[in-house]
Amino acid sequence: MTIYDISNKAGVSIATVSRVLNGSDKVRPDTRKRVMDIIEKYDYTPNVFARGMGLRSLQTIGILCADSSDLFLAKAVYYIEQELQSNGYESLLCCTGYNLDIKENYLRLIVSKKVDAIILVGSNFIGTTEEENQYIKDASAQIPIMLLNASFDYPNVYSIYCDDYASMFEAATSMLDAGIEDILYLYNSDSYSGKRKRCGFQNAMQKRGIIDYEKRMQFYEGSLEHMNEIADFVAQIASEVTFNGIIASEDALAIGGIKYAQRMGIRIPQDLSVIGYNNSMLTTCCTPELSSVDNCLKSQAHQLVQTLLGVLTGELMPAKSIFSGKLIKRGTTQF
Amino acid sequence: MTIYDISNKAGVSIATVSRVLNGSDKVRPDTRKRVMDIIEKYDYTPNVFARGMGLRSLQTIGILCADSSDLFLAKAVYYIEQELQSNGYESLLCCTGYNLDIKENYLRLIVSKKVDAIILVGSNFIGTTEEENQYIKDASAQIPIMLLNASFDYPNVYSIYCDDYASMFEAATSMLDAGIEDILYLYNSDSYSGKRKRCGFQNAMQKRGIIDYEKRMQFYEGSLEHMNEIADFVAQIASEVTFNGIIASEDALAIGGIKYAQRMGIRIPQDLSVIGYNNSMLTTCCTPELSSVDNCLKSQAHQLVQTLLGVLTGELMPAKSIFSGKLIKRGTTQF
DNA sequence: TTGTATGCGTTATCAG
DNA sequence: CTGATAACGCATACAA
Repeated sequence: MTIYDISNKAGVSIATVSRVLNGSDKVRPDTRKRVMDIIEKYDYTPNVFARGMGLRSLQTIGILCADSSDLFLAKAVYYIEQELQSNGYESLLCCTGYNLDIKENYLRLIVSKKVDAIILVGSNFIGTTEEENQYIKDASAQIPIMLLNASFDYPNVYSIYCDDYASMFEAATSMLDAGIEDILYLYNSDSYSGKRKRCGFQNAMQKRGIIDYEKRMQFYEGSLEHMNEIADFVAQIASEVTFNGIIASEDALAIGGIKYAQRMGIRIPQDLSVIGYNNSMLTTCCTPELSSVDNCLKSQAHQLVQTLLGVLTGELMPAKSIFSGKLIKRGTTQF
Repeated sequence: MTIYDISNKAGVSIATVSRVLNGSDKVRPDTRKRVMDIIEKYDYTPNVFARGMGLRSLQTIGILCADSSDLFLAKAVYYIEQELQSNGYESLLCCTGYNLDIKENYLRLIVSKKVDAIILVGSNFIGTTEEENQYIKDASAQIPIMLLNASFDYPNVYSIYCDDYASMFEAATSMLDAGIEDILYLYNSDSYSGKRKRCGFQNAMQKRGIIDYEKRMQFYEGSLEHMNEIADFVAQIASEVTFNGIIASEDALAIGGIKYAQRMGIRIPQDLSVIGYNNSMLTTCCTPELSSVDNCLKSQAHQLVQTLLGVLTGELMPAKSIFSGKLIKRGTTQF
């Protein structure tokens, strides 16, 4: 079934069928109906490739994400996908893993697929050196690049993110205000976002005049799937430094801290306060429930897609959209 | 940059460039090199649409999944995506939600995108009536349909799943063997997979001569994101029936049970045994850790893609691949 | 081994 | 409002 078949059966030219297909208003209503009837009768759908050749677009957005099974990223992909769908776009998803070379390859690959734009989900796509980010610059010469939860200044690159610095600063400050000063900071990423969080924590400590906080900043490099292993990690730290508060860059790390406390019979929140990050489903998974920073992922996804739609229709859109995170207080804190 | 530009610069015809591009062996080595050099110099990539018109394939697989932020589905999508990537295929992902009409529309849509095959992730795509499954039959007339964690008998439909019936039967039986007979069965889905699990539980109870188990089978219809609400639900049940064991069709439901017990000061596993399902990251999230049925998702994904590759190359492949689940024993059980 | 010519199914630009 | 017809970029059967 091609557009020719339809045009024959309807007794019109292919041009008219094409107009009907694309909702042109320059078609007489009865002609339109006649064509539509044939189209529906034969359940005809235009060939995507041929259409792509004409339009040089398939209403498809490429989504790159390091690991779609990561709680945070999966949620982000989900929200984005939903927003795109409801705006008539489809998504081509690639899970790249965390290796830079592989990420570069995928980006190139997906650009060659003639997607209308590319969304990089998560801050791990942004490196620290010019060199590392060259691949993004290259791609942005072809099509718009959207960043979720990351920031990068460059033409045709749009950043949507949560101010992780401020959120973490606020979280740390509120803990300090409650008189808890020996805070263990757990993190597992040196991505853009990871650095910002850490910086927020450090500045909060410095501002309070605390100087020995560095020894309580610990990097965890294992998987976030097995929280017992995280608990082991925290237990080991506890044998070297003391702390009466934990702030983590990921909820899973905070859960590991809670598990450690439970093993040792340490009372939460009386003897140990804990704050996580992302406000994920893990927060309600433990007892007491985890206080956590909500980085309003859903709003970010919405804003991202709105910005993208604007960019694609040629509007002038903000290069950066910054949201404020918010500490959601639950049972692991008493302030 | 088109194939014409390359052919000009290389001083050959487009046919030769095309042959080089597609790895034909009927090209003289020096000609090939000359063309390749030009291609690389200008970083030329063939237009996917034009290529698709000729080849009627884009080496792309459509993946449909109800909700990519669901722990189980996200993991499944991730594994599948990885397997496909490493075999040179790309994935077009659609999150459909759980509404039947919408799922039908997406399936039709993605078929029209000329993907090489479609993977339906999760058992919620299979309904109970002929009517409900008609859309799958229709699609299978066009391209192969792969089912992950579901089963459907029809030509050109391939099912890969875990024997949930047997797994649940085993889980229930091992709890019964430990003398725990008042078992609360929590479930949240009536999908194919959900029914099979329930059936396994019921048969285990019947085989043991227990007759009043129906009143302890409870359907939870809320979100699995908020485990405190699940705990509320369990608390309400507890006010009506007694139980000293919980078996859940999802880890999250089991976690809700654990949370309920912790609120009430009920000891786990001494006074209450708990078994979850999926062996997800949630199992290590609580204290004690959750015993759970592992349905070997990774192996399923691998087998699915292998089967698919076979189908696409015209090999005769098994219509069903059935894995056996396995109870992973952790702290919430003492048998 | 290489080149020519045609088809693929649309969209879009012109005339009418 | 409608209809020819020219792109669009590539693959391939057929010729050379």
